[in-house]
Amino acid sequence: MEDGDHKDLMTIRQMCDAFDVTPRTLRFYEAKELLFPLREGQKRLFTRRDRGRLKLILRGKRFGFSLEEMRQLLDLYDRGDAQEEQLKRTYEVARERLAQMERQRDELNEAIEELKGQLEWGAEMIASFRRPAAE
Amino acid sequence: MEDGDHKDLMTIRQMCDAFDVTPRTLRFYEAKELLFPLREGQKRLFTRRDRGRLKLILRGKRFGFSLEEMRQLLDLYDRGDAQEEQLKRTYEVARERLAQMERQRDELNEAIEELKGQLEWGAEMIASFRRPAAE
DNA sequence: ACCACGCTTGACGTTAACGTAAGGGTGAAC
DNA sequence: GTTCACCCTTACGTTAACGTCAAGCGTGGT
Repeated sequence: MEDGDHKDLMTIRQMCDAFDVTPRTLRFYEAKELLFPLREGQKRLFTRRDRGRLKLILRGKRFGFSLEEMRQLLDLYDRGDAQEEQLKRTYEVARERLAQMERQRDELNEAIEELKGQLEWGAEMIASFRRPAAE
Repeated sequence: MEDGDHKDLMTIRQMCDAFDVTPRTLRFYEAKELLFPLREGQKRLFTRRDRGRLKLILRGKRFGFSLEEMRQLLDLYDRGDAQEEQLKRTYEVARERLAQMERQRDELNEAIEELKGQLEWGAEMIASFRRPAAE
């Protein structure tokens, strides 16, 4: 315990192991102002807040949010003055995103159905090879 | 009708209007060897075959196939020797793609459900602002 | 003294599918 | 004869989210 205090601070590697991301990713997120690690000399030390944000970022990615969108949302979320207006905007953005995702899912389903149709056709073609010219 | 024969040949603009794509797109597809328009002087003239291929390409895009994947599929389809083997390979590729799409759809659905949950939470938060400190 | 390790910054590379601008030709219409 | 309206080629630009070096600093251990 000869290092000063670490209370809740994590090195870049600990973060990588904890969240399954590369160092490059964390540095990239810092450059994009999504994370704000402290410095001990030149080394980054990630705070509990950073971990919270990163968790939200990664979740957002699963939702299909871009990093830029996440930055904006976090900035709102972050103003501390989680005033009704801010919260409502965040809510609206999320709802729009949800609508997008549902549209995307529906399109995907259409494409799936269409492709299934094609596959049946292909299967028939293949089958017709098995009984050549046998009508 | 003073131009020679056009039987089934279309200029780039006619193609663009017919398929709702830009000239750049058609030239790009030619460069990628997805289309093979004839030339009259320097001008491109798209054949019926090109139209058939383009139709398949655009459909493939809706399915989420990359241009490279479509090129490979078209090349197989194209060998004329639509032998069983070739057809089966095309079929397999399409089936794999279908599986991918279904996985993608399922993930999307998960994300949608999760996001819906978050939204409910957000809605409660917003509601709590409307009745401040009124427990 | 010296090595290995981990961390740092900086900067170019990657991928897909085109967009966009620059520079130039051709034929028809006015 | 010149202005349109299209067509062409060449080639650099775009976007996202990092990957991949390269080169250097600091330090704990032998």
